[in-house]
Amino acid sequence: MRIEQKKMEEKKLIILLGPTGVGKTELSLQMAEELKTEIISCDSRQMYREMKIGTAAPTEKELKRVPHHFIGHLSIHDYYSCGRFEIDALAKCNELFQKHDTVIMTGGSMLYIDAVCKGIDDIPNIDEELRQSLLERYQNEGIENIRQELKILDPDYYKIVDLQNHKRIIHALEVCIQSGKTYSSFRSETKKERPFIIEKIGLNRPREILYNRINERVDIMMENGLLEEARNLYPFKGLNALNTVGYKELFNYFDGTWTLDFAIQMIKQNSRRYAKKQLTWFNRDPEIAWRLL
RNA sequence: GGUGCCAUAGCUCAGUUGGUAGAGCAAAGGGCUGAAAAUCCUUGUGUCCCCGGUUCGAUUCCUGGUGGCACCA
Repeated sequence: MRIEQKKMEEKKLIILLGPTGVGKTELSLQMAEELKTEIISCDSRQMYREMKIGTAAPTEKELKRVPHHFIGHLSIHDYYSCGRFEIDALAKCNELFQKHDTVIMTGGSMLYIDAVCKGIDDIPNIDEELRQSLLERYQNEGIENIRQELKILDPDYYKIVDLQNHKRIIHALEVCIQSGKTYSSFRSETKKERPFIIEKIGLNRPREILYNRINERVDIMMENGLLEEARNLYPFKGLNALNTVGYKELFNYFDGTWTLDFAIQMIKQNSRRYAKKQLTWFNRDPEIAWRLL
């Protein structure tokens, strides 16, 4: 017995978003079970299979309740980006809409969510050596040096870029150098249309309760073996994937620069700051329907 | 019990030769289109412990409390 399938333009992607620790995972599971559908994760760190505990990735048990996508599908050694995610996530939506009228996406990676909803400009992938050499120039010669080069190569972007933010400057420079065109020329800043309905639900809690949940969750992660997980990843601490709250602090403990107690305290603090930063980003988005838990 | 020292922002403290105050951290707020759990920017927070006294004026000096710390018993 088959229910009549809706047309693509009537299909719906429900996006459950919100700050870290607010309770997205549990609610997404409940909704997916109710709607008999699947979950697309939109979490830039839960994608790495080596980082399960520290990213509060869904557990084996939870993964059995509902099929998930983009959980642990990468290794920390893989290159990935929000541009790739736009492509991968849209392809996955397309695939899932063949079977389901509604699909749930959940996660807190702001830029990744926007990439799926609005699209992101097509910017060339950067050669690792080029990126590295620019980073070294910044470290050896200072920010003013790379600023001046950007002023020459892309004066339009120079006018609007945050001149204190070396990552922005380096990224623009590497695009200019690699492509031979200005970085500005890649920035269309037009919103792409999607062939399905998008409904964003923002989850939030009173600040104090949210922060308590975050603090408690860090203690639970430690009980669940975060220290051991981080220790195994310590040899790879230079990888971008490991520049992540919960790991970078413990690496300081392994280095001997921080005590374990202090590192745990800092994991809590940085998680709280991350939650606040997420809220700053989401608060700008008028499409979000907020739901206070 | 005695003696000494201390009490100022959420915390650690600085300071005011008497004219109601400022650092660091915490915190709050804001940016941010391929490294985004990254990276960047901004901003304060006050019965200066309490009751009196001296003074035009006390957070500052003085008496007495209260609390903390140290030493002596």
